[in-house]
Amino acid sequence: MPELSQLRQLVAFADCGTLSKAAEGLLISQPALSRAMQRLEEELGVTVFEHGKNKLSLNENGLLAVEQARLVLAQTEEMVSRVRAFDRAARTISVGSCAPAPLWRLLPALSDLFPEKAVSSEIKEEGELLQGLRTGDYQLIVLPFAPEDPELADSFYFKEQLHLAVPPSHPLAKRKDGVCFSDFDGETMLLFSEIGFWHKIPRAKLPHSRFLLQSDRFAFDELVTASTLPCFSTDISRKYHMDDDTRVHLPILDPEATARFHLVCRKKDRMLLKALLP
Amino acid sequence: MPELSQLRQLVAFADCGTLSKAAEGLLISQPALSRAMQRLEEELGVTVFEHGKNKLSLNENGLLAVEQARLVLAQTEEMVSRVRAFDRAARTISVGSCAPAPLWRLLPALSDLFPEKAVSSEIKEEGELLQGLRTGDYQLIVLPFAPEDPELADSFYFKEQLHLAVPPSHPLAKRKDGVCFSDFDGETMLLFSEIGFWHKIPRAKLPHSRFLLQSDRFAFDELVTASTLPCFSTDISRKYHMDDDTRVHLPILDPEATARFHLVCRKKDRMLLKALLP
DNA sequence: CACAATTACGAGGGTCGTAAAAATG
DNA sequence: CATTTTTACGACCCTCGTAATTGTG
Repeated sequence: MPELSQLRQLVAFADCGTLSKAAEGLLISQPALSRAMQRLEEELGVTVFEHGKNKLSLNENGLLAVEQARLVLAQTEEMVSRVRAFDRAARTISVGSCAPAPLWRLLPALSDLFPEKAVSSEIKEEGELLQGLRTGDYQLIVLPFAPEDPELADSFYFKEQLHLAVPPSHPLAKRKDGVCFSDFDGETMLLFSEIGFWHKIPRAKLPHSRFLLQSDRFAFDELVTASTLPCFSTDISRKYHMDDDTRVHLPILDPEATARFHLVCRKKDRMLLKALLP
Repeated sequence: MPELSQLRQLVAFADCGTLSKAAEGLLISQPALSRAMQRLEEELGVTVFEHGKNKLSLNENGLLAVEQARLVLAQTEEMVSRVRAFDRAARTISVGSCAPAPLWRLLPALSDLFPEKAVSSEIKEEGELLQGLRTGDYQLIVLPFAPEDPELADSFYFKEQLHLAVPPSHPLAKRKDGVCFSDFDGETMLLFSEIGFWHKIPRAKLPHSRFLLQSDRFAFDELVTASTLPCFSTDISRKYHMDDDTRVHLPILDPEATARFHLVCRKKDRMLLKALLP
């Protein structure tokens, strides 16, 4: 019975056209490959090669054999991938979130609860999160609302309040009790890009503003301290990031500026929620 | 990368439940199998076994791996089968016939024309023959009629005339110019079973007769000489078999008693017909 | 003459089997 | 105490690489 190494060699020969080239690619000597192919032919019990005087080629059987060998090899690769993926999935817990803030609290909590497991997280759109939860790509997701699906369990996690951060010199800086989007629509702002679902706010509520996008957290912080342009912050971000006291942080009063995050998982995993709630 | 031998061993272990039993079935020593499985686990990069103190078993990864390995092994077997079948098909010419008589002339002719090829033949129903010709199971078939299909080429081969063979003492023995089915419907007859499409005749034309079936040619010939029961013969069968002169052979006059055999092949093989015609 | 394939031959490595150990019911 | 798994160890087989041969374009 042929071995996979022989099938790989056969395919390599088919791809290279010559034993020498194939042997080179396979990191074995060319006589070794020559003999391996002779053994393969013998084990198949069928002539696979056309022995030209100075040229080895595949006959019709050989062409079929190569085609079939490719299938076998592909399936073998897939087997290995599947097993490895299955193993990885068993020892990692995958989280998806609509925004970064929940992860700041969630990831440490999960690592605490499951010290033997790895935690992987992504930030995605709500639709993709629900999709991924159903297909098993995620064990846990964070949404800005409670889903209706009876297959899913959810519980309220915490809320996050969007603030406007301006230098003390800014005209709005004295509005301690809060501002509305309409108060600063039209201003040019600094905007960090990795903010998940919050990215909907500027387009929807500040149609007249322009935004300087920055995806690198360090660079963004530099820009904030170096410039006087207004930017966003939240109550949560100021707990988990350095609280830059060079700026005044004004709560935004519109309802869209408050996010209520929900932890969501499949019903069968609902004990997860209990373990995570404070 | 795992080798097929390792996958076979893994599956054997899964089937046997213990290394010892599996090793016995695989005709290798049990330590050898133990180490082979350790290597497999290492190559997969994933734990596959549960190491009990005195008991080795598969974990969840292992169960998946076994399942996948079975697929790979099955596909490999299929690959080998396919290649071998392809090779055999390339060096044999398969003939299907509706009756034995055409094969008596056809098979020697084919062996003559293609000395390097093996000839395999079957007797089947007309429908199966046409089906097999289309699917490539046959290169050539013999039908008792000319098919309509424009994809097929055909030519008339020869005709065969059914006779009634009776002892000289039989009442019909003097009817030298022939008999009809109706003349002997109701008589008990000897009947050889391997006669292809001729088997339709008795049911259709001799509904009141009873038949003693015999599938062994030698035994049938013995019965014919030993008994006085009427039986069938044909002009062709008497050329290719011993012509038993203890009986009188009366041509049967009904149109159904004459078969006109046609050689049929796919259009692309039509030179076959030319080569075969006398 | 460079290049390709096959054969010859000696060396090395990997796998095997035997034997021993450890552990269990 | 039989059974099972694992480790140790020495031997052998198998495959490999080098080198030589043959044959081409």
